[in-house]
Amino acid sequence: MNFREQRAAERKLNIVKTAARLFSEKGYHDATVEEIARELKYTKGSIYYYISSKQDLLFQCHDQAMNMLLDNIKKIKDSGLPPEQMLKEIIKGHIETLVSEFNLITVTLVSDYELEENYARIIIEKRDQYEDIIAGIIKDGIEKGVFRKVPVKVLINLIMGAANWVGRWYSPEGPMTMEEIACFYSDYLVQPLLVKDPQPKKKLS
Amino acid sequence: MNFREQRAAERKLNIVKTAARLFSEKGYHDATVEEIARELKYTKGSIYYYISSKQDLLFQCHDQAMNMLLDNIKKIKDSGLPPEQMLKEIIKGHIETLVSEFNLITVTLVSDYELEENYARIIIEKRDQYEDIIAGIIKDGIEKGVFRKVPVKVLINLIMGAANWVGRWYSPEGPMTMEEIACFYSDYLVQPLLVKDPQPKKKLS
DNA sequence: TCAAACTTCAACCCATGGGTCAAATTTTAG
DNA sequence: CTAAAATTTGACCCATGGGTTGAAGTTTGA
Repeated sequence: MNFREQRAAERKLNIVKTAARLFSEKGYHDATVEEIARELKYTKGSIYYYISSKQDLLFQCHDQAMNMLLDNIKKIKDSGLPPEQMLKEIIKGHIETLVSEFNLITVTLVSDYELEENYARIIIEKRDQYEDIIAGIIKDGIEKGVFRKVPVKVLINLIMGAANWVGRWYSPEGPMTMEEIACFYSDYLVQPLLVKDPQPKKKLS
Repeated sequence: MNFREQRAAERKLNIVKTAARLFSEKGYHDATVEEIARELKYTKGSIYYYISSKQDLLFQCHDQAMNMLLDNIKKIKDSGLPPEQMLKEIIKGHIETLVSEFNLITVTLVSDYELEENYARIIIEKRDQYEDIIAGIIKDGIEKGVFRKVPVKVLINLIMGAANWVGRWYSPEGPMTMEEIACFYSDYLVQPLLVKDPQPKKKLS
């Protein structure tokens, strides 16, 4: 990638960032391309030099958001922690990413169904990948006897729902810090999964 | 209300129902008034004889949805059940209403921020009323010593997030029935609130 | 220095869709 | 039966906003 291409890529990144903010503030439809351009001191015409369509911008938001979440979860997956710690870290990380990348992730939650078929397929695949990793960890915990038996998919939906919702109400002015919230959530949501009386490790006969 | 007014009201109800379906399927923006009319064998022009604007339709959806949820929760509040049972019933009722009135409630979740200020105020007030009732029950449980001490508002958000999210993935074709899901959710979400070793009721001295 | 490549711009195009309205049609009540 | 009220219609209006384009301005590298 030469100098010019790099600069163009940088500018596109910037455009996506601004788009994310406006999409998350007003929704995909109510944020206009002209507005996004205006914020960056561009005109609508020149912004199309960097992007191919408004949908493209929306897709970039979704894609970046998913990539961040995936980066985070893969690190945890490879951490070697015990399952219950892993699951807690995932929930914490999810919420912390959600808050620190608020605009980006809010877009994905609020303008979910606005993504056109072709783009959506790519994102859904990444989301499935994310959820599969969680499923693997929970199943592992069940096999190891630290988690009780549960309907894994449903539980993942329960956890994801609770965590994603944070984006709807969180405010930095609230009485709890983001870390406190993330800890409360991860404790609260993992606790009922634990086997109360941890099975003594299977001994022979 | 005379005969004609009654019929007009009935028709409006019908229009709202159809609007809810289309709003929940395609989102507020992508469902057009013309489409809503067409579904009901009206023309766009004549539908405006019954409604004042598209926003009005969206508001009716929100309002009906909230009224159903409020009806449900008020019954539970007055049931005289112990707090942990009440909370479980609320979660179950919330999810069951969500599913049985899928379109109506999905609209409120997916086209939340589309409601204009004036309309939104009314809905937010009802939502606050709903959450206040839950807060009351949780606080009551804490006082009675059956619930541990928790940040009440945050917990309500956690629970509502999990429950509302059901609307994003539930399908009647799934492997669990709606009742099973509702029970799993209510057990899972209330359990970590319970004081493990229930305090023996305070005795004198 | 200068031509080629890159970037910006403003005017324009046009499909979409919410909302209006006057006239036509249907219903109702006396 | 008839006039007034209620209902329906479809043509129309028009603001909005995504996207295009060709020309003008700017940067780059030889």
